[in-house]
Amino acid sequence: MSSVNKVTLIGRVGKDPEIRSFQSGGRYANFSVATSESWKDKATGERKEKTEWHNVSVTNEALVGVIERFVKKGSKLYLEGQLQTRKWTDNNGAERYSTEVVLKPFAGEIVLLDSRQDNDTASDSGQRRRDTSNRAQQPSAFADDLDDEIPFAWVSALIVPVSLIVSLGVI
Amino acid sequence: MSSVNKVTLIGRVGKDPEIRSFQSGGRYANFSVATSESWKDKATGERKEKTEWHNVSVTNEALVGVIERFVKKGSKLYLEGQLQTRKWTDNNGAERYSTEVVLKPFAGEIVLLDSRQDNDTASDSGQRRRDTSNRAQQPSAFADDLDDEIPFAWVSALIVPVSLIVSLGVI
Amino acid sequence: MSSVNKVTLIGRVGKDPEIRSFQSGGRYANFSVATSESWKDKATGERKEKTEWHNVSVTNEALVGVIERFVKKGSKLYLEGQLQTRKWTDNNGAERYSTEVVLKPFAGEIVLLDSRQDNDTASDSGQRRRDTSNRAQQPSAFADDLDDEIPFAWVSALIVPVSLIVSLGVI
Amino acid sequence: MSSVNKVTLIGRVGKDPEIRSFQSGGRYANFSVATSESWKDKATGERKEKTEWHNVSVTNEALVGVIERFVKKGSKLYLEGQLQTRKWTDNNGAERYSTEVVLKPFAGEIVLLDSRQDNDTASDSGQRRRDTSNRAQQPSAFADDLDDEIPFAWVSALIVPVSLIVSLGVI
DNA sequence: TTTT
DNA sequence: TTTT
Repeated sequence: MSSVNKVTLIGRVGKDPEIRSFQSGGRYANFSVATSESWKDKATGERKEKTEWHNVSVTNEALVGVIERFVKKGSKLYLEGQLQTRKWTDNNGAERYSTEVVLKPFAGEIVLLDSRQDNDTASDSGQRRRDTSNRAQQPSAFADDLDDEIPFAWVSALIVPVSLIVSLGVI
Repeated sequence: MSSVNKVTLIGRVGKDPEIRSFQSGGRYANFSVATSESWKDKATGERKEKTEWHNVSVTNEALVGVIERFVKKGSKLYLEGQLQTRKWTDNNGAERYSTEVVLKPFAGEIVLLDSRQDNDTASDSGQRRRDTSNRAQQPSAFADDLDDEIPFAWVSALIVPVSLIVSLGVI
Repeated sequence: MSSVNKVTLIGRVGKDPEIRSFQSGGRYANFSVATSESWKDKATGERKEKTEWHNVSVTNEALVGVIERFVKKGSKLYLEGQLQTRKWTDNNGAERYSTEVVLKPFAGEIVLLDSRQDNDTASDSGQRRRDTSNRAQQPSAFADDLDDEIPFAWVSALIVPVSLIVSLGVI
Repeated sequence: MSSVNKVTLIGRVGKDPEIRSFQSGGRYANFSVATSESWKDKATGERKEKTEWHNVSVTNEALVGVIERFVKKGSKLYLEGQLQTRKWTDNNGAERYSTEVVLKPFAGEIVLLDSRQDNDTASDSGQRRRDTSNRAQQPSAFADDLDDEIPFAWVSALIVPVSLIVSLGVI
């Protein structure tokens, strides 16, 4: 079926991402992203705010690498993924559902919205920074590394089937 | 916090929408939308398909009107809403979470993607049509109605219900 | 710079796409897509409509293949691309600018929104169909072909650098 | 026609916005937004960058207010608008086309992505700030003002200016 | 629960 | 130049 399933978020990461490995070898990252809205209560006149937490699951290996190096508690992100609801069974044997925003292999996008100085250990200090200082690599240097890692087959083919999978797979 | 929380779907509606009234007077519509992906299994070579179901909840009154008149089982839609997770307590007193795509008052968008003839009773027949033939009003006529319903305060203030224009104007 | 440049359109194709080859070997497709809005004029009460034409340029080779086979005059599409303004010099030596929606290698998405029967020669006839009957291949069959064409390096790597290019390239 | 025409940008504003009044009374804001991509040249190995400039035109009065107070040269923005190509005649009588991203009344969205301290005169100084210090109001205070300005007819009708909530509520 |  |  020709369909589109897309989630776009801008928000902040609630905790340092958890990065783990599948037994099969690949890695994934899980973290949650907060978005919030505020409005002025008509009755009382006070400003209210409601925060929504989104569970994000990344199996796109390249994006796991980005997350590992640059994303930490408090990071502001733009991300695109897709909605996926997993079914599981709780301890009482009851069926449960959990909805996540997933960034699968060959799909999804992450853009870091923190200013460069936020990512620079030299201009920051404190608990949060100390916990994650090993993640302070410069993104553009990392981008160089990544370009180097693109397999030659890619370069020579100059074709990426991604959008095919995404757009033809759903026809 | 400056954030974005947006879901974009193109898919088909699984059952006729349920439209109900709040005690406070407003109405809401609930329905589910299927999106699917297909791919060719690398090992077996067979084509596989996975369908994802999205629960959609609409409290935007204008869009409830659109849904009431034009959306039925099988309708193909483009919609924009936001992610919202509700917490509730099941019969065993356990906390449960349910994630929905919500189209709140004055937010969200629905575009009908069925061709006109799909909406035209004259060119169709059969069970599905019979069940829902009372929803066969022409969208553009309905758009006229809606424009008429815009409160005068709006008109005089050069204000136009955006989501109406955006979502009905294009029917 | 971390940035996002994205255009999302749903509309109809004005003419059969032009597909040509670069001297360097790759191909590209050009076509235009109409979107329109309608509204009811407050003064006269008459319904008005305005159509916007978007020039689309596709160099994503895989999507050129999709366009070649399935897109023709009148096709309804969902597409994602990016905005790009080209500078050129007219016959009088004056600088001109032309803005296009481009779907570049490794980026962009197209989803066909016409119903299957619209794509099926067996259920259609007439001038339009006759002109383009050579494009009547079934999309899902084509998807099989495409999956076959994915280079093995991809499969074995299970990694797609695309989103990296898109999201890291702009850091 | 059922269509979608949407542009989503994250980028930086090139110059202080120009805000002017229509003879009819409304105001509009014009500014340009830069997005850029970088990539590593395959042949030379050097990192390259290309910047794309987007002309943005805002006639959504609420968003003009946001722009007036918070957007200046260098501001980082998320924005949603639609593509519009205007036809005009140059001095030689030749037809010209200019494509803009427009945020029309009751449509479009702007989210400010600069960190609060960037917007806070107390924590900043220097030329840029001095030039625009009259724009240093706190966004959340402004949101309060805006809520106050909502006409009563709106409030009584349970109507809320969506784009305000969406784009200001989240500041 | 949709559709192809 | 599409479509309704």
